[in-house]
Amino acid sequence: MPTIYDVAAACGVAPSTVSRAFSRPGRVNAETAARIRQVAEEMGYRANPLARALPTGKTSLLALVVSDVTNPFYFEIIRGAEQAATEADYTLLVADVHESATAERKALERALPLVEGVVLGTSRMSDSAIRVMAQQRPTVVLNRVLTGIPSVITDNARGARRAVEHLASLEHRNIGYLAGPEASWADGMRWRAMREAAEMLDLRVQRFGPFAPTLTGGGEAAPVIAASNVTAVVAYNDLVAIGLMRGLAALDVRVPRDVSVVGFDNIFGAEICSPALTTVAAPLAALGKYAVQTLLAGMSSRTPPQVRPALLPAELVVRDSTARRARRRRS
Amino acid sequence: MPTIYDVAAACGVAPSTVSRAFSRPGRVNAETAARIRQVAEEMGYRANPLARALPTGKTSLLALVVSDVTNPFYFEIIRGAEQAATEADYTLLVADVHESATAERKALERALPLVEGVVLGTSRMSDSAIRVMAQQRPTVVLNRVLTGIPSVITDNARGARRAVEHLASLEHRNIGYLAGPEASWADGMRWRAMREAAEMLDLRVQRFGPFAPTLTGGGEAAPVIAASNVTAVVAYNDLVAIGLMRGLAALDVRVPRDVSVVGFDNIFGAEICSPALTTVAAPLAALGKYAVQTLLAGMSSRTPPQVRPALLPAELVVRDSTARRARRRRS
DNA sequence: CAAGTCATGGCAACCGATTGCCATCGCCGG
DNA sequence: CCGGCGATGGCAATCGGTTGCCATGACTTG
Repeated sequence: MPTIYDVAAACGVAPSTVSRAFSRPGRVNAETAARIRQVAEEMGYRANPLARALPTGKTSLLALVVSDVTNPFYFEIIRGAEQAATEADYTLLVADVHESATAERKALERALPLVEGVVLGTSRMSDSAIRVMAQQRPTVVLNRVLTGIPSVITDNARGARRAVEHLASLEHRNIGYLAGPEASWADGMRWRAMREAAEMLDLRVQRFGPFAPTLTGGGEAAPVIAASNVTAVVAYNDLVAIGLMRGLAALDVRVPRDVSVVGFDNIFGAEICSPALTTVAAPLAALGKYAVQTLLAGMSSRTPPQVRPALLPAELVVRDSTARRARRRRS
Repeated sequence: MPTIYDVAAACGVAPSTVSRAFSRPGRVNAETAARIRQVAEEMGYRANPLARALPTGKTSLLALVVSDVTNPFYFEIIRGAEQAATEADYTLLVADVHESATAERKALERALPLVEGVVLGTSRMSDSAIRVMAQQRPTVVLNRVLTGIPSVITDNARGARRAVEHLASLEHRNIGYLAGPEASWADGMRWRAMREAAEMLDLRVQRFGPFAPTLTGGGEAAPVIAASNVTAVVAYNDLVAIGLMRGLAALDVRVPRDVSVVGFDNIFGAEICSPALTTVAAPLAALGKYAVQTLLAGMSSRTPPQVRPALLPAELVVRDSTARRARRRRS
C-alpha cells in the first residue's frame, strides 16, 4: 500500500503537501493539487484510516448496540441506521449484546475507543451507566428517555391508544395486556398509555406477566389468557403476540374468533404469520436513520443539542388477528 | 485517558516497559509487571486500539459482508459469526451492501483497511473481484466455492436430495423448482442436486424462473405454478417459498392440499408462517461461526490452509406445507 | 577467576497521517 | 525602493503504542 510519503516522493513534494492536497483543498496550489491527486490515483493510494484517526480521533465509525441481532425488531433499524451512516461517510459497527448487561458493558468497552459516537438500541444498562457512557462519547438512545441525553422514540402512547380504540370499535370491553421485561422503558409506556386510553373509552384492562419478549414468552402466556376472561389481548411486542397466537392455537382457542390479538412494532413476520397480525407499526427504519442523524448532528455542533426526545409516529396496521367480539367465549 | 507514558511516569519506568508488561508477560520482571499493572489499573489505563493497530496492523476487527441485513437468512449467521469473533477477542463489523455489487465494492473499500479479515456472505461480486480482494486480506467465502479461497458451505446437494426423497415418499411425481438469481452459486447447486435426485427416483422436475429471492419474487411465481402441472414445488429459499404460499392462497390454491411447498434455509419465519414451512434447514449459526473460525485459523498460520470447502450438513425439517399428493389437482 | 549466558530495562525508530509554524517569493501600495 | 501581505510549500512535532537493539548487572560454568 502506497503512503503519502511514496506519493510525495513521486511528485517531488513534501508529505504534508500531499496530505493537504486531499484534506485542505484550498490550502495548496490548484495545479499542484491536481498533479498530486493524479499521481496518487495512478499509484492506487488510499489514506490509511488508522493513521488518520490516531492524531485526529476521527475514525468515521459509529456503534449501534442492539440487545439481540436475531430479534427481527432490529432488522429495519439496523438498515436505517446503516443507511444514514453511509450517507454521512461513516461506517456502522453493530454490536450484539445477547440481552446481557455484562456483555453490553464488555462490547462497549471494546468498541468505545474506536467509535466516534454510539446509538443505544433498547439498552439493558441502568440509567446511570448510560450517563457515564454518554460522557465518553456522544450518545443517542433509542426507545428510552433519559433527561439530558438525546433520544429517539416511537410514539407508543398514540399507538397504544389506536390499538385500544380499534378493539373498542370491535366491541371488546375486556382487554388484556401481556407485559414485557420489567426493565423495559417501552413496556411501561405502552401499559400506561393503554390504561389511559381504556379509561377514556370506559374499558377494562388487565395486565398479565411479565413474559420474556420472545416467541416462547408469548407461548407461555397462552394458558393464562385462555383461562382469563379477556376477549382481546395487546402484547408487548409482535414476537410475544405471535408466540401467543401459536400457543392459543395449540389450546384450540381460535384467533381472532375467540380472542383478538394486537402486537407492537410490525416486524418482519407480523405479516406472514397466521392469522396476519394486527399491530402497532413502529417506524423502524426511520428510527434507526433518525437516531444516527441526531447523533451526527450532535457530534458536529459543539453544544449538546436537542433536549426533547424525538417522537416518531406509530400507526395501527389492521390485519387478520382482530375481529368483532364473539357473542360468548367458547367454553 | 491515561497513556502508557502516564503510567510509566507514575511507576518510574520507561514506556516500553509498560507496553511489555501487558503484551510480553515474560519479558519483564514479574514484580515490576505486577506493580505496573496495579498502577495502570488504578489510573484506569486502557490501551488505545488505534495506536496499537497502527504499527502492528492488529485492529482486532473482522468484517462480515452481507447482501442484505434485513434478510432473515443472515440473522443466525451474523450471530454465529459474532459469537466466534467475540470468543477470539475480535469485533465484528457487519456491512450491508443492499444487494448491490457497487455498494459492496464501496463498503469493502471503506472497511478493508480497518479489518484483519473478511467473511463474504453470499457475495454479488465476480469471482475475479473476490480473488483480488482475497489477496489484500484473508478471506472466507460463505455458500460459494472458489478454488484456492477457503469457503464454508451448506451441503445443499444432500439437502436437495432429502427434499426430493421426501416429496417422492409423498407420491409426488412431478416437481417444480423455483429458481433464484442467476448469479447465485447456491441456486446452481440446488438445482443440479435436485435434478440428480429426481433422476435417481425417476421423477420429473421442471425449472421455473428465475425469480427475485424475496417474498415478492415468490408471489410472482404463484400464477406460474398454479398454471403448471406440478404437484410439489421446491423453492430457491424460504422467502420465495413463503411468498409463493401467500400468492397461491390468493389464487385459492391450497397448500399443502393442492400443492406441496418446500423451502431452503429454515429462516426465522419458516416456522411461524402458515402453513408452517417444510424446509431444508441450513446450519446458519454454525455457518457463521465456522466461517469466522476458519478465517482466524487462516490468519494465525502463515500458510493458506484448508484447500477443500468445509461442508456443513443440512437437514430436512418437515412441517405442514407438504402432504401426500391429492388424487387429482383441483380444476 | 575469566568468559559466556541470561534476565531486565531503556533508547529510539517506526507505523502514516495531520497541523502549527516558519520560510520563501511575488506582488502591491505608498 | 521599501514594508507588508497573501499564497504556497516544507519542517518537524504529535497521536500512543510496539519492538529491535543495546547496556547493565547478576549468575553460571569451565
